Amino acid sequence: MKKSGERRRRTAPDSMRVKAYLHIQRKIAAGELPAGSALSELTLAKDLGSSRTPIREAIGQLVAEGFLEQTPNRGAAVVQLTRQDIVELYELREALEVYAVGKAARGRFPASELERLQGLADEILTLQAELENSRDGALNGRQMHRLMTGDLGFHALLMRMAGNARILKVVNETRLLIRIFAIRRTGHRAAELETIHRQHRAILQAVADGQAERAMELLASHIQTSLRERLDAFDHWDRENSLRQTMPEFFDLPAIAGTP
Amino acid sequence: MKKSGERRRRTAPDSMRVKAYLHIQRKIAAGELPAGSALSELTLAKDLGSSRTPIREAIGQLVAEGFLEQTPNRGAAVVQLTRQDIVELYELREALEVYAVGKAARGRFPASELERLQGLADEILTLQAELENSRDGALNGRQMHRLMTGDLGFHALLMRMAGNARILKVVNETRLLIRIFAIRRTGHRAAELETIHRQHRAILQAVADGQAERAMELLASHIQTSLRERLDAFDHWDRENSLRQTMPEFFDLPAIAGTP
DNA sequence: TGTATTCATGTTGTCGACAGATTTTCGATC
DNA sequence: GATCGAAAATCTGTCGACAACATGAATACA
Repeated sequence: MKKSGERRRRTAPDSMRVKAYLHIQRKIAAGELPAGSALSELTLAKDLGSSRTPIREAIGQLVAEGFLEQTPNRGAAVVQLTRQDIVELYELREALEVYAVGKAARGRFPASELERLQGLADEILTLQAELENSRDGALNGRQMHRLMTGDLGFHALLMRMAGNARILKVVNETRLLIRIFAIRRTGHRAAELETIHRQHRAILQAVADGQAERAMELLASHIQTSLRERLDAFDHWDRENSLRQTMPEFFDLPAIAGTP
Repeated sequence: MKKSGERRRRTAPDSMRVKAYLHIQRKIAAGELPAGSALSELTLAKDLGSSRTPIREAIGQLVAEGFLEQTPNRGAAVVQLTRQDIVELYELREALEVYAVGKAARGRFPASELERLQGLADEILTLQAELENSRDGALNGRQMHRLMTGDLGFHALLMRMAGNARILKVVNETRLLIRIFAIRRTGHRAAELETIHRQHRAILQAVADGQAERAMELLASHIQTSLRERLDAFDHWDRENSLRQTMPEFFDLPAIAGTP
């Protein structure tokens, strides 16, 4: 029996390419690489203590998955979603998730699955309670993360119950793109959380009862609600931002009276 | 004014990576690289007169798009779709195309679009007539290609009318995967062509009349029909093939009587 | 002063080379 | 003759290097 390597491949020792992939993805998710910014292969390589080769391969993968855009001879940059992109991503989600929930509702599965769904839905209820009891009306970082996990987990489990790995994969990638790049939703109000929880519970009930049509309608309007909120946030940010670009003096300088 | 390079980038001179990508894709589509076969980076590199680097990048892209599978330290191989894969791919198509045709039917577009749709649908009718007049009941290569183009074009145009580039992209990739890897449908009978044409015409009519619900139902059952045919072909091929694997002497040797 | 040109700098695309892992070959052993 | 094991051959993952290209600075010119 060997001394080292007693455990057989508990963790495959992460090739350099995988490390690079995760490194870049994390930087994007953390906002260190803002949308539209160009990435330098050399910098990333030095950053990770590797050569450019694995960085290039990781970039290639991220391009294929839609996180980066590449122009020949000019390198890769973090994608910047337009309003149209957001609409298209939500439509893609709607088409796939609605189909999947219909299939799930027509299927059979152990009660434990439904209990897990309920647990994920109720996590949001817990957050709502915490939000109402806190002094400032905003979620802190940890709570925000729990919200993401709960919401994403609910939908992901629903997708898994439809038993189609490919649909699951596309939906996951789509949700990830939206989450990372669509304007960061900041102020989640208690009322919004309550709405989310209520909708999740209704969908769950319909699935449990095998009411496929109803589950599909509910999920469709749930997603459309989410799209509307996202677009509102985008429009606010967009209006403010284009103002900032055309007349920055209104923002970075102390207010001055008097314009012709 | 420079002598060379008068025309500004009429054709971007195809980087080595792009050449490699097309090269491999063509080999797969042509059947030179059958499903399950492993590909050698070095061979492909020598084949194209390049180094391994651009080959590797092309392979990475094809893996991301689902044409190849990769195992660490063991290289890439052409994917081999299972029965389950085919079902999942068709479900993905159904979810997206049905959604898209609903959206298209609710939209407005110039009459020219509808005429193009009709042209594509009628191309299949023409093929049916040719098939009925020919002696052997099969389409030749050229006709097969026209069938593919007509069918694929019809669906692609329908998708484009929904105005969602992302859905269009996913559907196209999905259809391509099915077309290349699912068992090659061979004998298209005249009756099948007639069915396809009839279904296409009905869908077209519903879209033209703005009957979204009806268009969605028609397209859904059209796709399900196609799935059933594809699965039948798969099962035939599969049964025969697994027999060939377990007892090859039944196939490659002249028939011999007498088994214990 | 404004515009065109040249040059300096940094980047990408591609190459050949090498170390580690994997598969194959080929004996050696039972 | 079959099985096991070690060496050979092959392949992947990664590296450093270099040319073609692109961008911006410095310079010449009107």
